[in-house]
Amino acid sequence: MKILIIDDNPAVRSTLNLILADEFDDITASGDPRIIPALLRNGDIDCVILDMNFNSNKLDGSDGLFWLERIKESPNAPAVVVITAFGEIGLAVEAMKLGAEDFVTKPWNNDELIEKLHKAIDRNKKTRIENKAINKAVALEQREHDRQKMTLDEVKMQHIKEVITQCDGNLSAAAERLNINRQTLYNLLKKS
Amino acid sequence: MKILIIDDNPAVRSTLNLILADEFDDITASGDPRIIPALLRNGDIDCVILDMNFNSNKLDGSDGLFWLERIKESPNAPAVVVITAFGEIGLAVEAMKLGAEDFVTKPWNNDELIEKLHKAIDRNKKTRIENKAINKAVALEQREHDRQKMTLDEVKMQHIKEVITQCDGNLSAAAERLNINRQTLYNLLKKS
DNA sequence: GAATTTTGTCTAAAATTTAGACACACTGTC
DNA sequence: GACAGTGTGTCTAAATTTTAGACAAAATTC
Repeated sequence: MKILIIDDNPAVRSTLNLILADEFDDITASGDPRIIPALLRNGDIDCVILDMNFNSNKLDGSDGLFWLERIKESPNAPAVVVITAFGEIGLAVEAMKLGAEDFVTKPWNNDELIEKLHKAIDRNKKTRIENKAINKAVALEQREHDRQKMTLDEVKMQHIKEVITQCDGNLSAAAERLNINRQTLYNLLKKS
Repeated sequence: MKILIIDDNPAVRSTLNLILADEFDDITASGDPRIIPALLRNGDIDCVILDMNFNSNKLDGSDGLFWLERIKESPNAPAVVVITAFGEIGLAVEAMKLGAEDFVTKPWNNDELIEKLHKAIDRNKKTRIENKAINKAVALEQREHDRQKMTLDEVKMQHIKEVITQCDGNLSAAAERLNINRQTLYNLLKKS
């Protein structure tokens, strides 16, 4: 389990590092959110702990929301648990809308935080699976659509090849499954 | 656009009714959440405005979360905008996790509320489409799996029927598309 | 290494597919 | 209403494909 901590407060970073060290395999921490994209591309981060208030001029969390959005752009985005010192309800709702898995206010309870991180990772895993399902749906639909344009012979050959693959190349078995003569299967394979 | 208001405060109900009357076609309001399942089964509600605090003994919103969960059980659930007098951040986050589209605290701004309702309905529409895509993926995968067990003749006939349907029953056109003789198509149809 | 299965090939009969032709029904146009 | 154009249902005879059965060689299974 790899965790990425983004918080501009060094004290928070070291505390989190200490608390989470036993629970997670790999912890990276930084005060600069600009390294997020590079880290996400490289390492397979499971969860990001993202602070909402970086520079003290902007305390409305808009910076944090910006980076949350960047993290969640990818369909394989990691889980994100947002953390903030100023528990504003509108910010929490916006963060959740943008796909954050959970929202924690400082000061936090250590055990609760760990539990929330685990749950966030689980939750995120589910949404990733859903995303995959959606992509698969698109692909299958395309295939279905293509098939409708195919010649009868093309459909026959495609199915034959699939069954042969399924039978590990055993032509006799494939012919039996297809309910055609073995020689017929030979002829068809010769033709194509 | 049909809105369902669930709030135990009659004053809130009538106020909301008044505010939203111009904006939405059909508004139903009730103080009793127990009618929710029946209403959802019957009418095609687009959005539920759900109060979190019904009886004054439980102010933690757990009642509201319970009903939110009931509403969101169905894959075709309406949008839900949660409303509460006690803006507790944990409650907001839980509501969002359970699939609420937005979270509003009393007292609200009328224009903002209306905008949030519209956005919630849009947002919900998208998730419904995603749900449909997931269901379709499951169905198509099943079909793909079934096809692999099919006889060559069965696959042929299934494809033929699909193409005929696609050609609106025009057999000549279907035969041409399938790249087989018209009479062959006749013969195959007679056999099955 | 013996037994079983699969492969590649052949034959001749059975079945299917094909092009072409014909009458008929249906459609929209003039 | 006549007309051209298209789809349907049916027929024939030739071309093609499929089939069962047989056989030896190769591959596999135990």
